[in-house]
Amino acid sequence: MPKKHWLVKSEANCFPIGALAKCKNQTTHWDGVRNYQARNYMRDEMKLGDKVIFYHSNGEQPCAAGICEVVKEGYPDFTALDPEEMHYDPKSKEDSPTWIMVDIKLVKKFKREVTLAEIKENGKLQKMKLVQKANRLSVMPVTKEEFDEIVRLGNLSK
DNA sequence: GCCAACGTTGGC
DNA sequence: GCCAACGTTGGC
Repeated sequence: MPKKHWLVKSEANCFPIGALAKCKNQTTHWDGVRNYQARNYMRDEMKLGDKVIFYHSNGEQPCAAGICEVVKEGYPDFTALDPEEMHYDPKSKEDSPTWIMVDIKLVKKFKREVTLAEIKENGKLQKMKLVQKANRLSVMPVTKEEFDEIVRLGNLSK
């Protein structure tokens, strides 16, 4: 089974890549996804060792910020079960959880951020869901070619 | 802060 | 099952 490649979004002012870097083992559970399509990707397709682009949305500068790796495959998102949690979902039940998350570990922060503008200008990256209009998916697949191209841009010197 | 696009909800 | 209303996302 060849490895797949992904892009996950995090709000820059909520959980930037620097916050992940400070987590224990630089690993976190990717909770709070409340979109079925994104859920399905995490539940069915994200596998151990898959590489993930960490993308900052909603910030001053939307950009790809680094690379992560899946270190735990889909399991119930417990934050959906806890009424104290912001992402509590009363429809999700303990014995049949609606929402699923994975754990990701930081692999590498890019030397430089790869901005959305830069991605839009890059001929190799035009087919990414990210640059298609009004894409709101917070977890999406990317091709190996797209992944490699973003990594290449991210590792250029400033 | 604005607004377009999209997903979800709920009345019928 | 349709569809209007509403809430959310996310770029600008």
